[in-house]
Amino acid sequence: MATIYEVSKLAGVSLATVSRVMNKTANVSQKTKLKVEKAMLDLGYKPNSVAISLASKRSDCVGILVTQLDGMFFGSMMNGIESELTKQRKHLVITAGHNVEHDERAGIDFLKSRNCDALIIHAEVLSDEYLIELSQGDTPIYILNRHIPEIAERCIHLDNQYGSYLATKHVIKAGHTEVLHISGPRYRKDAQERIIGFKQAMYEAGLPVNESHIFEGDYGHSGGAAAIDYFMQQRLSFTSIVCANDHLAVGAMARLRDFDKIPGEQIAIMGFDDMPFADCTYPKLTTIRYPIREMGKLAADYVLKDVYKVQQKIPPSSFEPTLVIRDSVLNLSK
Amino acid sequence: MATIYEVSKLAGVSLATVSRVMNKTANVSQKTKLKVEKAMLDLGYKPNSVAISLASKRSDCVGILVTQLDGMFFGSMMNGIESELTKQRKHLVITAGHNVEHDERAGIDFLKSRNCDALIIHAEVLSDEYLIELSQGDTPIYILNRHIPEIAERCIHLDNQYGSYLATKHVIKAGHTEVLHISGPRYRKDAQERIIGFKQAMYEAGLPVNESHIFEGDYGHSGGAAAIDYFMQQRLSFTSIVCANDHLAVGAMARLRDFDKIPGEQIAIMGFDDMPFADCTYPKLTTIRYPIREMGKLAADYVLKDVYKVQQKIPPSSFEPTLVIRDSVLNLSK
DNA sequence: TTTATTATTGAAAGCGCTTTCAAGTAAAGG
DNA sequence: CCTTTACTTGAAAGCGCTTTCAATAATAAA
Repeated sequence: MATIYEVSKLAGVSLATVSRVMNKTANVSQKTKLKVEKAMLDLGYKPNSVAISLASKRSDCVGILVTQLDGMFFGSMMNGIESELTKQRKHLVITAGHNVEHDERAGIDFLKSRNCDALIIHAEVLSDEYLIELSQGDTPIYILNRHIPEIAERCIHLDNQYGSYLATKHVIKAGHTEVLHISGPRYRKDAQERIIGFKQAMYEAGLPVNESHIFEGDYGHSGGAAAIDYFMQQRLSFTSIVCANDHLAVGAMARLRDFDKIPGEQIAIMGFDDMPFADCTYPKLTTIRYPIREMGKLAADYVLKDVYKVQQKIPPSSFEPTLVIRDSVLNLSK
Repeated sequence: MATIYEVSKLAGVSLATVSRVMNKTANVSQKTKLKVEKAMLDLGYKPNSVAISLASKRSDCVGILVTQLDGMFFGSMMNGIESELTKQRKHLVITAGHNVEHDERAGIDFLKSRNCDALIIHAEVLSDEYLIELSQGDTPIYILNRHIPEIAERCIHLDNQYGSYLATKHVIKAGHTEVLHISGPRYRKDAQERIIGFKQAMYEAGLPVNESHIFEGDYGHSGGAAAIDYFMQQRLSFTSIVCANDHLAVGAMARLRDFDKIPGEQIAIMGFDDMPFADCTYPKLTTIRYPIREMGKLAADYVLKDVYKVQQKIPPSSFEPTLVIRDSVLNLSK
């Protein structure tokens, strides 16, 4: 790999000059500029971004911490971030936290040690305190899907509790009184919030909530299936299930059929997130739209504006969960 | 951020010694080792991996090029890679190629310029020639989901054509004679191969293949829906559809119902990939298992073994597409 | 005790680039 | 034609770490 040194030699100019034409950071005469550009071309020169990063203390990279690399939710989120950053030739380096404190910490340390210019963080288990402290460091951070009052201006989130409340209310309005909940892992904040929203709507309607009517799933298909197994084994009587995400809903619907219960007809199913597949299920999933892709985009826009000083027209976006009515919640009264 | 220099000062030793205790690269007396470790702790020292990378010419990072960051396929792939690399404290930096030559090239350039120790590449549009040349550079590359004879030892792939052949054959065996195909974007190699496999099985069974019986989709749900719209508009008579991936299949199934055609009963649907949701659809999707996660893992294992010299027990893995029979392809003869 | 080994250290030269700082040049003003 | 001002350049000092190389200290062998 050719270095800037060889370029400068071939072009007959100093390192500094080569650097200048690369970065357009100062005036260079047309003549020398052409010489340098020719030399770069002849050598097939590609700047070494590690060296750039070390010398300049920026990396044109923003670090992303997600829980895992697969799954629709994180896929959409990463996609949203990437789509914005790429436009401005910024890159992302991604680490996974796996719901494990050590990994989340290590991930952040790694990203910082790679000189990331900013961090976009989806942390599950890191404490508020840690994140608050982190926000005071010299790497700007933006937090997705979580609300920390002390650093609210760095948080892009959505009211999970209200979303879940909306979801549950919709089911109740449709005439259901025996409604169960499949939650996400309880150590996750969003899962907790969604449980609260569920309970809130139930209480408000004067409906009983028994802890055994809430099953703790894993936010995956298998969690939905496991929930149904559990509910059936408990011989619970129910006509509807509010699920904490669409994956759970899909898993539950499939398992329900194994018990000859037809989702959408005998059992109402409510999802959450409105993942891309939600309108392709059968029955089509009634759910709560969680615009995670847009939220990712917004985070990226903030970075672009705050860190890279790229003029961004940031829409006055406040994210609200909204109900998306499809076919999986039948109206009992009809 | 504390630097190694401050550590050395506080500990009263030289830079070299600090470096030695960090890397265990040479003997250091117990006494000085403790001094250094204490100094590091006191300062909250975190090594700067950019500097390490520049000085040592390795980064403990492997670069990944995928088409996009969302979608189950790439999610599974990245997850497979990550799960292996993380075990050995190696990191990944991911770029997206977006099916665009420029982006794929730029992605690879970026990864190389970041001193990635190896590259795992899922390239759509880059030419074989380019990849062959790339493989001769000093960054080892591994290629996923593609077979290039000249550098076969670097390719981890699976016989798409045979998979599609299997799929189509299964449908035919079930008694279907009017079978359509929804393909992926034709510029994609895997889509082409799957088309060929489809035709091969059809010819072999003496069944006619009309080009208008093949719809070029986008590998997404919407492609499946668009295909159905097209087929219906063409007033084609058909009892089965072989889809080039599961997303297309799901999209097609949903759209089919809009036309009051029941997938799995009136119309047989065959998927491809066996994505995690395939057993949660209704009807459950009969498909071809494409073990992309395992293939990602294998690529990571190769990197670990070849580049990082970590003893890996690499299973004698040859990846074969296999038929997964579920409920979406009814047997006409019964 | 002396010499031969071996284990511990530090000095210093990079890695490939950025970025002052100052010097050299050309253009402009009087 | 001589200053003054504005451009263009190059030299050199880092950025934070690794890695030779040589020197010193500790230990073993003779």
